[in-house]
Amino acid sequence: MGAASEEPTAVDGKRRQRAAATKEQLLVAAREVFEERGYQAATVGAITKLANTAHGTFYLYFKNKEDVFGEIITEVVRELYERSLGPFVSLPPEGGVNRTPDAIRALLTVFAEHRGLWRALLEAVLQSATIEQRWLDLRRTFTDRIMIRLGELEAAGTARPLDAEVVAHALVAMVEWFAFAGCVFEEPDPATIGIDRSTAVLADIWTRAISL
Amino acid sequence: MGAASEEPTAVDGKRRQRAAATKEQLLVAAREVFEERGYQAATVGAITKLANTAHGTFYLYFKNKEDVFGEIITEVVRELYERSLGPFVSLPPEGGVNRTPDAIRALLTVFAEHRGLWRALLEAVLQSATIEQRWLDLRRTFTDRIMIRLGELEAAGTARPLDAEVVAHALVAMVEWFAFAGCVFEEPDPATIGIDRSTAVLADIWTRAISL
Amino acid sequence: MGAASEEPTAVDGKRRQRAAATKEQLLVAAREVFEERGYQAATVGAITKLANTAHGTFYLYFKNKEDVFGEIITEVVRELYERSLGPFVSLPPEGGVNRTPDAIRALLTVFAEHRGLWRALLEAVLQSATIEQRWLDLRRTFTDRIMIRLGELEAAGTARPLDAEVVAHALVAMVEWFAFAGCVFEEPDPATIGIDRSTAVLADIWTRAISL
Amino acid sequence: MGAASEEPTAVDGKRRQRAAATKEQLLVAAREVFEERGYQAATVGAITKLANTAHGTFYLYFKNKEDVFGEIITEVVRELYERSLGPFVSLPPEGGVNRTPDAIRALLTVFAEHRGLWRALLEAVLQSATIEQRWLDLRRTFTDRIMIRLGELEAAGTARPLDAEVVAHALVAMVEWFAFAGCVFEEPDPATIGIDRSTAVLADIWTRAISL
DNA sequence: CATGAATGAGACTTCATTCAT
DNA sequence: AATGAATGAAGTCTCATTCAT
Repeated sequence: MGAASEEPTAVDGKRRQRAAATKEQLLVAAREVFEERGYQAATVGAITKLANTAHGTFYLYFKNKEDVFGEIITEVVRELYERSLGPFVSLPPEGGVNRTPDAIRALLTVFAEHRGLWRALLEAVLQSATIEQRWLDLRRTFTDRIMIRLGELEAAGTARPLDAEVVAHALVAMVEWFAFAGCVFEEPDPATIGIDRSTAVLADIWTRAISL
Repeated sequence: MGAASEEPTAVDGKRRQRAAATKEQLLVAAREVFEERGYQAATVGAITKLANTAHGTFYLYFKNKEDVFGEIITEVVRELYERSLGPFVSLPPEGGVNRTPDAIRALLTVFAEHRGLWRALLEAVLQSATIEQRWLDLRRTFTDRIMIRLGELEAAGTARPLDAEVVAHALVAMVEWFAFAGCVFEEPDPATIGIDRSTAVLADIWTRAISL
Repeated sequence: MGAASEEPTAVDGKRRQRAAATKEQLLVAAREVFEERGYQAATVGAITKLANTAHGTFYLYFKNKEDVFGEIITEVVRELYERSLGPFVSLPPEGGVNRTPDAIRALLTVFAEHRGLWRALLEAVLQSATIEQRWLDLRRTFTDRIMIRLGELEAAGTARPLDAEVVAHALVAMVEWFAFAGCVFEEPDPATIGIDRSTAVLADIWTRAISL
Repeated sequence: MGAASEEPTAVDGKRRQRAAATKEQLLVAAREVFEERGYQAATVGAITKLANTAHGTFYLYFKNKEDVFGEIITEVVRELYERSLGPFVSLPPEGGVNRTPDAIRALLTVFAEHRGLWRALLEAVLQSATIEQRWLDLRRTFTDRIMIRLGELEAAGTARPLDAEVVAHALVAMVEWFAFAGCVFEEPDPATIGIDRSTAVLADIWTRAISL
């Protein structure tokens, strides 16, 4: 109506910043709440309280609990990918050195760094179809990439002929669930086993599974 | 001691039967409800409704939702054990034939027969400390037994020297999560893959993991 | 119909005995439960359990919780009357010795012997109109008798002219609530005060209240 | 620290007012419900219905039934203290005029003004340990103050040597229970007796109990 | 007489979500 | 952009009482 709406720059910039900051606060708080309480026990109230925000503010930035969790988990899985599988698959298949242990160690490390969050993830996946879908999509990044890799290795003569799809799923299942079980159920207790033994065994099985 | 002890037979027997029948109805209904809705979405109301019972009757036989679920899951895990691992570990370690595929196929079969229930189990384990404990105890039956088996095989010279504890957990993780993922997330879709390929791959990896 | 119903003696006698025994068991059990849990928290289930009786049996002898409690309380109040006020009022008013301390000590003693029950009584009176009525009727026995006594004393010239009705209620209120407060709230703590000091003070106030 | 701290005045004031008004509504409604139904029969549902509030709103302001009741009762007991004992004990002990009758009349008046509430209080005290504690604490204000007073009077030579602790409790018991019995059980019926006779008798006994 | 399985009403409490300011 | 008061649905569990054997 007035001239106000025509010059958005100055004020708008500040607003946008403030908004981003608020969202960030909420995100950080949410992460902490999910880590501590898990998915289903986490409440919007707890998040806004920790974020020093009004309850209603939450709904300015997220549709609901599902929604925040989706953002958080996307972020974490991205980290997981970038630190474990990513570096691994970017190498040429013929590489003389076996990088599997590195990838597995990295994965176990990332899991260990966010214990509570993985439990929450498991819960959330089972509680919300939306999150389940999102997670399965992210997860497929891993299995698909590994499937491709297995094909490459096979073609390069480094691996024996395999039922790539099933093998990929089986190996991912092994590593993933071993990691989950460790940080969610402490079974086997990671503190007792130590990352070295775990890495060694998992990488060994992995390698034997595909090698000639 | 009371006046009751005189004619316990006739009436008492009938009563006991009726009571057992009611409990069975509730158990069956509960199982169905858990299969359809999962753990957390299942309500006592839904169970009693399906069982054609008054709401209060439920509490005559179970302390709460946790409690029924505990009974159901114990039963299912027992079945799982008896049909898959049980027959396997009762054979002598030197047996010329590899029984691993049989055990794995049996396990995948039992999982497939109770799809919804496994999802509920996963949920319940994450939601209730009591059930988590119960499940971990039951699960330990498997890992422990396999650990022992690995020792036997090693001693018999059929397997190479292994970090039995970690290997057992890794292999169990692989098979278990492969099975879970199949029936909970249809990832990979069991219908597409087929039990034969799954069995073949899992048994193969398992065997290679331990053989000389 | 047959001849059976015509000779009720032998069998009937046994039945009656057994019935009486059962009722007694329930009564004893009820008393214990009320003492331990109070009125409202006491359940028929707890009573029958303690009485080693079927749940339904309770309803053969009592209409409901109110009903048993009525019987119990009548009994206790009778005891209270017989041991405290009764002996007191049966003496001639001119009696040279002041019997008030004896009556009060007796009353405090009876209260102390049934602690839990008095709390239950208070609860019950507030919870059930029937019991309230019953209790008020029993209680009136006390106040009425004292009112009469005050009249006698006045006539005998032992007491000054008094508003007998109100004085009786005031004195009863004092002793009664002092006793209740002691065993229900431990305020003042009977163990600390001791029955002698309590008796002395109450009897003293009582005596001064009516003496010339 | 959040973004909230900029314009706290205008909107905030209105909101606070509205909130206070809602709480007040609930408090008033609760009081009415407790007066009519007593403590245990009162339900949160009845309170919110009378307050024209959603059920959940109640829990925005009170933790539960116990909690509201605590607030109400604190308020009423404060009133009781300020109108009866307070003015009384603030006078110098030597005061030529006996103020006991005024204090007692005031107390009986306050009791009469909140009949239902006192019944509820009695119930609540017996039903909830928290309220019992709260009430005993408030009540101790009375007995302690009177104990001190008795000491002062004794020192001033206005009262005879006494077992102050027990006497205080006995006199408080008398007045308190007389008042309770009147408004809870109508025994004796206050309408019949009238406040003047009650006051006269209670004050008379009180005075005689302590005077030389 | 005694039994004990079955009933079902009812109160409590939590929280995601909305919306007026 | 932020606030925070208000909403109301939903599920849990207990127990007095009945009634068919």
